Amino acid sequence: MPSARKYSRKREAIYNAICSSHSHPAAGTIYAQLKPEFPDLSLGTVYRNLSLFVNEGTIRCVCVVDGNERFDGDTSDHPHFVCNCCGCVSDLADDRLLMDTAAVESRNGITVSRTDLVFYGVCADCTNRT
Amino acid sequence: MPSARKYSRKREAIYNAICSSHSHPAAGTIYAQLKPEFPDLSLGTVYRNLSLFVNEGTIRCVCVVDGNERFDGDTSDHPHFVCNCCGCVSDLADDRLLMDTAAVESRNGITVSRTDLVFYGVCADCTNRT
DNA sequence: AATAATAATAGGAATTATTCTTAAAAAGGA
DNA sequence: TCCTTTTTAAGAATAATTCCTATTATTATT
Repeated sequence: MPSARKYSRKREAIYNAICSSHSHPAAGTIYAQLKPEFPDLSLGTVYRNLSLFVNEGTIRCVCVVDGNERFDGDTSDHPHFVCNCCGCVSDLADDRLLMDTAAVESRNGITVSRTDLVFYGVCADCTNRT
Repeated sequence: MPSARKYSRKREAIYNAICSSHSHPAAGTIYAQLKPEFPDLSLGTVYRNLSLFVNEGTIRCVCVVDGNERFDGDTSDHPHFVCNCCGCVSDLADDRLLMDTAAVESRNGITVSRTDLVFYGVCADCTNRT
């Protein structure tokens, strides 16, 4: 936790859960994961801390079409892939997909604070499994 | 309506509402827009027809972070821009942002059926208004 | 035009994700 | 330890969306 606040163990656990995961968990998933260790954890606390982290820029959120927000401890600009088959959300380590944001801004007369590139399709595992 | 079904006037109106709009309306927006003309229109009907169109590939949906799905009558692969200030969702006509999907597939061992590129920031209007 | 079969609809209940409120508990500092 | 501030649980409230069922509209068939 790189922030000025050090505070509660629950907040720390929520942060660690996101950063140690590569599955881009949703709020409910994090809640379910931490509940055994913190039986009095509430879903509200998870949501509150997640939006706190997002506002700080400590984590980022990824919007995928299945209707809920996913969270990512890797705040660098990188594309995501969503498998329509198993529903997994994964990072795409493909440098050729990184945008020249400054050029986009000047070409389109906008200011860009964030880029979301998401591919939908079928992942390698699901393709092989068929 | 390019589909095999021709059916109801409501369905047609929903389709036209999306295609004649450039604002990427949400389901509720379409409902509010058509309600005066069809006083007995129900929100369920709007949702049902929208997902029907999306499944057919007649329209597409765009996922933006304010928590609801937006719809777009332009099914071509093109990026979107969301203004954090006024909340508008607009198309970016910027050819240099189109992906070579086939290359992404082969480099990453995936099958891609759809690409979503969304920029978040401040639009030209909001920048000037300040 | 009448009829039958199919598809679409309204209305509302149910679900799911998320936010908000409030009083109580925990954290850190003096 | 005591005080102030922050965090929390619990659950109510909201919002977006889906699901269910009986009714109605549409098309195909006569």
